Amino acid sequence: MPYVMVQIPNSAVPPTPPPRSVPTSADVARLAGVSRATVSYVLNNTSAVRISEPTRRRVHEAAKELGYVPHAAARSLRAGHSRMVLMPAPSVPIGPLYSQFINELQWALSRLDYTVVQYASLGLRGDEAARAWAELRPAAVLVPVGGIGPEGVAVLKRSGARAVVTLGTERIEGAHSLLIDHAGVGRAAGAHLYARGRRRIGVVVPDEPGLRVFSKPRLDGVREALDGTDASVTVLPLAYDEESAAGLAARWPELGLDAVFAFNDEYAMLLMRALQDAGVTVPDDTAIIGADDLVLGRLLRPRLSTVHIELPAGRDLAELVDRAVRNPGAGVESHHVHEATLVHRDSS
Amino acid sequence: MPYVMVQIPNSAVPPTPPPRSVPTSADVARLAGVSRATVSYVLNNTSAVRISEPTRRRVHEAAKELGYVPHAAARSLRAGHSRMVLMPAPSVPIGPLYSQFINELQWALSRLDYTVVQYASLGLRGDEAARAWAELRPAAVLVPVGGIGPEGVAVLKRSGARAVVTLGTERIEGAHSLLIDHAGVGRAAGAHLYARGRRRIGVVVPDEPGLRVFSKPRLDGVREALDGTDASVTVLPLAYDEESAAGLAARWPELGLDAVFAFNDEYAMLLMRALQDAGVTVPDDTAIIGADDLVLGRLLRPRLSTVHIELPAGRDLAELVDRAVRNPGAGVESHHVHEATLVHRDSS
DNA sequence: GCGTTTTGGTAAAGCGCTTTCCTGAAGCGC
DNA sequence: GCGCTTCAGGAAAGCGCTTTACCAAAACGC
Repeated sequence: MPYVMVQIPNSAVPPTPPPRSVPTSADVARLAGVSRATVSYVLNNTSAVRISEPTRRRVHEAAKELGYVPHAAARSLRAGHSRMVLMPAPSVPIGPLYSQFINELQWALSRLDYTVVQYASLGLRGDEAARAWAELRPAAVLVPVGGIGPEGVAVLKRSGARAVVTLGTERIEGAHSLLIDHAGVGRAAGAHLYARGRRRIGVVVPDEPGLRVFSKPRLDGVREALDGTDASVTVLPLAYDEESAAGLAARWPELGLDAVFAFNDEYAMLLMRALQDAGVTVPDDTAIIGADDLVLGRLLRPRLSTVHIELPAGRDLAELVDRAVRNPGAGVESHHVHEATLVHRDSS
Repeated sequence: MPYVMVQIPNSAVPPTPPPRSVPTSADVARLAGVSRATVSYVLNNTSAVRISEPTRRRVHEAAKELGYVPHAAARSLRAGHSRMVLMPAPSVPIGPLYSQFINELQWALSRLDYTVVQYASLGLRGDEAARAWAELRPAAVLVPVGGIGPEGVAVLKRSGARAVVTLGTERIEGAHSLLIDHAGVGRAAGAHLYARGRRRIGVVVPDEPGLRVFSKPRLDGVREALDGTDASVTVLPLAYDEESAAGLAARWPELGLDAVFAFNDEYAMLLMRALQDAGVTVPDDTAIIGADDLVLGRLLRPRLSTVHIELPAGRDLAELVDRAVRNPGAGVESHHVHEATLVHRDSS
């Protein structure tokens, strides 16, 4: 670890700040000269009970003076439920599109008074991960694609989760599902390339195993679109680095492809550069199309054709979660995100 | 929200799966015919107490049959502390470099048996955010740059956090700090451009307020590097979209700059494209340098010069956290990440 | 046979909080 | 002055778990 360590001398920072223990509501009650019940009423301003103004003030002052902070675990233990929405964090960075979606969602959920917590359980398999999440007794769990199966959903439900929502390509038994049509992305790309007269079509598939949940359905979509036509599909595994791209570009003549769908715009950029460096002209020799409609696609020359994906608005998903939490008895909902739209620019 | 809703008929999925309540350790005890204490001993395999093999088996079987999942809140309430490390999630996506760092760190911490939780408290100011975090009673809090001040640290400590670690540009009183030398990034860039004979130097500063914590010190670093020389520094605010970049490029002649440091590689790419489209040649008319050393910089033509930043290894930081949690009385440590290194390519 | 250890458990307290049920005092109509 | 209601707040239970303190039976030394 390339850092310089600086140990602050103990004289500067007292090594043991007076180890007074964490103040509890009982401490606040004592200082304010009231009961713990009153403290709870005041700090939560419970409407069912009336507390006089002077008492309220005394409680607030005492709480501030002690620096009182309620204990979330104790509270939700007592309450029997939490307002926590758990989001298993994806182990692979999925890109700006997804990050922004997550952010918007978090905002919307916090408006509805939920606490959104991201919790990665790296390396746990199947319902082991679900069990780990269940220990936190979340009100709802929002699982990105591929993170859970029907048994996992059952584990969560049994441990009190009022809603499990999956974002992915397939419906999971027992969970609300938001179906993102990744196959549609591939279909749009495949159909477009075919319509442009291309017949020998390559599909770049990232080596990154964490991305397979996206790349597989996108590839399948291309196959679907070209099924029954005279076009061929060639799978092209690719790591996200220059060497790998250069290697692929070197093999290009023997592959004999006239078009390629590159999984997303970043891989498209990587491949396009390698092809251009190898003397392949885009789009004349080979057409290229990406996906996700990132800013960088418009910065390339030729401008990159891409498939634009409309993710659901965070607010709508937040409302779905809220609805499901309020009424867990109702049937499971399943929503299809509308199909991808093609953005034709200059690379295809 | 552009989706098609599909309500699964209630006959397919039973609307109310037998609303048996969440099984507790008491249920497991009852089924196994032992006491709750024994259940706890067995499931935690406490070494201090010996339980016979047949009893162990009965407990495990009962737990499995009931689908028992322990209740983390109850556990940590009783224990008086948690193994939770809280990481306030940045509200702005910070890019692949940082994501990867986070991931590595999470992995390393989970190896040490900590539960890493990311918790965004959007829109809370100053120690309000710290108070919200404190409610979760984490063992440690890992705050990215700018997210906390000394009062916030005090709140967390008072509520039982055994360690607060900040990742940022400045030391925060009472917290362990990992000092990332963003000013050094600016210094490296500024010094490089100066050494290349450039004198009228622009610095792109993202409009995004969430990025200010990075952009400000990087800008200051450039100023430092050029202080006392005959070079000038011009601040160039820029939003991350094409129009904004085109607008800036249009004003280029009147700005009269011969070099620009573009905050990071993505902004550099955006600006370089706009300049080239406006007829400015790189690096002859204007040199460009980015930062973060992303893959895309090598894909541009000319290849993008950049500043490479070595983030600390997740494992080392995890060990720092662990050390701090084990021994909270010890003095506060402060580490400097080694200075940034310049990667000279073709754009400068 | 008697005292002592060891083995394999159990009973119960208590972590910090909310909420249900009470109660004492004051106010009110007559 | 008497019964009633309202007001302001208290006592205590209990959420699910771990751990301390304790205990009965078996094994053992002599």
